[in-house]
Amino acid sequence: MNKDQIESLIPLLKEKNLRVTPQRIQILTTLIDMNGHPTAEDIQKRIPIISLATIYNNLKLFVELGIINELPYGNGLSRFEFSQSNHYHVICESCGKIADINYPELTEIEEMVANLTGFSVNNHNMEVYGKCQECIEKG
Amino acid sequence: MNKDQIESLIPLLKEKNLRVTPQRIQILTTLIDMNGHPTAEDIQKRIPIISLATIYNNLKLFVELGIINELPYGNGLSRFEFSQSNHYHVICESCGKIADINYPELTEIEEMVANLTGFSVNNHNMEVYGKCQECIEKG
DNA sequence: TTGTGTGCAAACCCTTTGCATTTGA
DNA sequence: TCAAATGCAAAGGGTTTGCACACAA
Repeated sequence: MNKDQIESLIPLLKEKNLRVTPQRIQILTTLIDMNGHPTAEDIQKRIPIISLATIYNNLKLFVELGIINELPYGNGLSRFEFSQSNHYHVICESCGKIADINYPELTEIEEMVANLTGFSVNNHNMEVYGKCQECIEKG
Repeated sequence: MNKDQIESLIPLLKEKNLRVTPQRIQILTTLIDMNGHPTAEDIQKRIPIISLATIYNNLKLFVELGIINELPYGNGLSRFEFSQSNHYHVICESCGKIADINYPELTEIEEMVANLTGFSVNNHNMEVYGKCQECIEKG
């Protein structure tokens, strides 16, 4: 996801009678700039002019629109990332940092689970837990 | 995990100078009776004589002791299960219910991630998301 | 013009904590 | 006996909401 692609999201908003406000553009731009998995607070530190409430409201909106994903792992606060082709996550148990893993997608498990449990299956995630290099060095 | 096995946990508590209180026994027994992935509130509904604070404090203690696992998925409230051999979870996006999946463990991913990211890896989880049969029927 | 979005402060909800009282060993 | 556990009520911390005002279309 790069800055030019924000423009491709604008029609999506207009389609649903949602307004293209400076705040929405800045939140999306900041998400791109941070290039990772920031929390709502991380985002607000970059754009303190925008209220936390507006950041939360819009992150929630973008999740509903499918533009971004919410990652609820780690000590009760969510992190956000742009929706993208499937990938998994490594999570640092020490600082909560998340990194992406490129790993062939395990598609077969979804069908198996549907057959086995009677759930209608939509998707799946995998998280690997450990300690990141920075935290290892800090002890 | 069955009721007899609670007795095997008692030495573990005594070893650490922790007391075997009626509350602790009841919380563990209730976890067994519920045979699933209850929330702290679910447990308290079964044993309302015990305060929520005590339930939370002890669940936290049992997690630290490695007796149970905390599952932080789903709308900001944790569910708990006895620690057991590796398995994955299916989660209902509608009601939050969790069920177990028996699936061969994906051990090779841990080493791959360690090599690729420099994390020291401890373990991994997988969750499959969908809608449970009950919620499908409810529409 | 007008109804959606923003931002403040307050409310919410799950979880943790301080502290007086109870209790296991 | 006495340190550890309980339970109440209050505090915490992330997130959501009510409402008056601002502003995109």
